[in-house]
Amino acid sequence: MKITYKGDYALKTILDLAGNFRSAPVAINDLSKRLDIPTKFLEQILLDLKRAGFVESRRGKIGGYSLAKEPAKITLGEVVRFIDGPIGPIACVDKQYSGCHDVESCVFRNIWSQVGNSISKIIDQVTFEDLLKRTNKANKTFNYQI
Amino acid sequence: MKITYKGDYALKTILDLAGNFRSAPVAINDLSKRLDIPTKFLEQILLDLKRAGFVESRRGKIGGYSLAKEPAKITLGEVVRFIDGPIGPIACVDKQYSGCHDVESCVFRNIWSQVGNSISKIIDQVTFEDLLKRTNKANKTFNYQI
DNA sequence: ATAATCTCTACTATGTTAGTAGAGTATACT
DNA sequence: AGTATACTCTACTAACATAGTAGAGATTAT
Repeated sequence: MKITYKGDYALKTILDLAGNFRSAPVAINDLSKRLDIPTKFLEQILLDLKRAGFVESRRGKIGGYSLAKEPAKITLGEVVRFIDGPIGPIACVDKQYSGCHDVESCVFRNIWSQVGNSISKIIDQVTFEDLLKRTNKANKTFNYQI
Repeated sequence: MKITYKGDYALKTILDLAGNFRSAPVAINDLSKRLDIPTKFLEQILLDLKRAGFVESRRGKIGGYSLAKEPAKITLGEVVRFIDGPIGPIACVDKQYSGCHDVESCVFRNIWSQVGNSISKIIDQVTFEDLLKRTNKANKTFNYQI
């Protein structure tokens, strides 16, 4: 697993929208400034997230993006997998890998599988509501109260 | 963490050499054929592994490579880190990451840290002797008996 | 109308990966 | 000595992924 900038940006964006759940939609521009993400890049990311059903949008003057589900119903794992692909540390765990003629008997495959499972165990349990709670100490850019 | 082909090849090579520990050195060509790794690529990998002290070499007619330490004294984690770099899923866990102005208070960083630790827990515990044992069922390309 | 905002496709610069190429050096054996 | 065998080292390259940029188009509130 490797978290790319795109993945990192996606997570931060969703967390922000989670904090503004049930409020007015947030404009790309606001998100871009607040989170320090290049606007045009963020546009693309948000479109992807929309197609995946994580967020919804509204066009026009008071348009913007908002979370499509409750923060408690989105896990870190879902988003990471969607943006950055499978969790396993090596392709052979997930799909065909040209370096392995003999995937079945490979001792390493077993290890990478364990690694994948142990990562999943963490990121599939954490929801954006959990993350929101952890952030809500001094930080008050959020409107949404859990 | 992402295991590249280079990393995958390095691990398979070391496992092979572990199976031939305390025997005659193995020629790159033999390793290359046996493990189905491009010869010239393997040359480079072996040089790297040599510089790191995992293997040692002997030139000339009966030359080749052999493991520099006992299989029980080399962990999977050491080799992976050396070839493919740090274990963490995102750069911010290990070093400066331009996407994070505020690394300290980042809720995600904490998660990635957990993920990194849980990966380490697995791969730093497994030695090449362990792997050898798991392979030694029907497979007998190995001379070294544990 | 028009200003603000999302939508969509295409393009590009940079870096990484997975090699290839070729000349050089050491050693065993005859 | 000479030669075959095998490691050593540096440089080059093709393909792909990442992290953006650019610009024209479609909606909506006022």
